[in-house]
Amino acid sequence: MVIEGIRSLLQNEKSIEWAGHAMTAASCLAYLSNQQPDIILMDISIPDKSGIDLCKEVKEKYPSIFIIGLSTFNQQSFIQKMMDNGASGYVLKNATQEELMEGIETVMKGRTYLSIEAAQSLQKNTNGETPVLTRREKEVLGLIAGGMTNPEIAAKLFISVTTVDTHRKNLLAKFDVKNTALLIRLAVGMELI
Amino acid sequence: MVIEGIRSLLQNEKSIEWAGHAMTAASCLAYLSNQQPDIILMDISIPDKSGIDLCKEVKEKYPSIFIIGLSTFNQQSFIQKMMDNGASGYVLKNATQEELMEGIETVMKGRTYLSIEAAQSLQKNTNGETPVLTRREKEVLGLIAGGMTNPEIAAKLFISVTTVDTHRKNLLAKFDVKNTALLIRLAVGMELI
DNA sequence: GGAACAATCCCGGAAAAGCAGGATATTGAC
DNA sequence: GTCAATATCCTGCTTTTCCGGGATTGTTCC
Repeated sequence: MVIEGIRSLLQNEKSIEWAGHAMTAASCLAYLSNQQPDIILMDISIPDKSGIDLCKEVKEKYPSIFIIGLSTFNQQSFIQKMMDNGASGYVLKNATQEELMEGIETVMKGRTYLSIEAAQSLQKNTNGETPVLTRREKEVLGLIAGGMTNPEIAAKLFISVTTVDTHRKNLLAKFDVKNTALLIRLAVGMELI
Repeated sequence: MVIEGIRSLLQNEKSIEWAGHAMTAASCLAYLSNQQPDIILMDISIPDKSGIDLCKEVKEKYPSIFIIGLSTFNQQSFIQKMMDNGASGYVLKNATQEELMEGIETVMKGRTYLSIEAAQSLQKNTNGETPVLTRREKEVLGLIAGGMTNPEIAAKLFISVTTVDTHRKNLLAKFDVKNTALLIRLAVGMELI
């Protein structure tokens, strides 16, 4: 479905020739051993291996192929890893035709392209440095993420509910967020959980 | 402290010889250049690099060393990544002596060991089929993840606070969780956000 | 025409989280 | 020995979330 979506987006573009598609890393590599396209749009979540690894492998074997990462999610670590492994750009799956084309054109010129949202995410997470948490704070954070309430955490750690509340306040302050939902989302994003 | 805890757990076991410990990735690698133990118990959070990366590096240089991941938190992505990078097992820090020994013995036989909770977590996230959400529910979920409260969401979507509350209740029910923290964690895990 | 679902709305109450502003002991670094 | 950081505890208050019931309007599918 996603493949068809992209295909239909690109069908209107005369400058684009659709070389083919692969559903697995293995079939992708098999395809590449016969012919090499200019650009690969590569999903991060592939059945048989991570897109991040496949990206690296393809780049090692065929350095001239440009790779653009594709993902639904706007997550810094993935973007960063794809780029580290040789990707030339990153486009979110909800990108418009214009964005996708802009990405392809930019990358073909040898420059890197990050779709707006992805770039923002990268920016936010680079600026927004990972807060330094104490042992206890990490512990409490983990338990919050596990769905425990303050009274439950207090019971588990043999401390007072008010202490848990204090740790929680400090966590919110350190992450500069105002409720649990954002706290958990950021913490997961920063891979602290 | 954690190191001492493990050490004391293993001191009773005559079949175990404690080779040493390292506090940083660098000192670990330095140690390994002199002598190689059979098994490394490796924490995920190390000061100078992620345990996941260190795991990979050690496995590349010394494929015969078995690595067991150690972590306080019970999260699928870490477990998966450690295993992807060559770990033979995964034990939580709150494991009992029996679990730890079982893990070491299993791994020494060349098989993989996941501590009960870790295995459950992995299981849950594989089995735990992604709930089917309606348009509106996805929208509300996204806004919750953005840190908005019910009144704020209501204002943004031009609906009543009670309606937002209903959607929220349905989200909790569909994900089978009891609070926002777990909701967000699962939703991020299932890559719905 | 029903059945099933989605989306909207309501009440009332209990529990939890969040906010502001404290305080005290311990510990490790300088 | 002092200082900063950490971890612990507290009060009082407001807001939000969570829970248990509802109900009404559409739409869509058979």
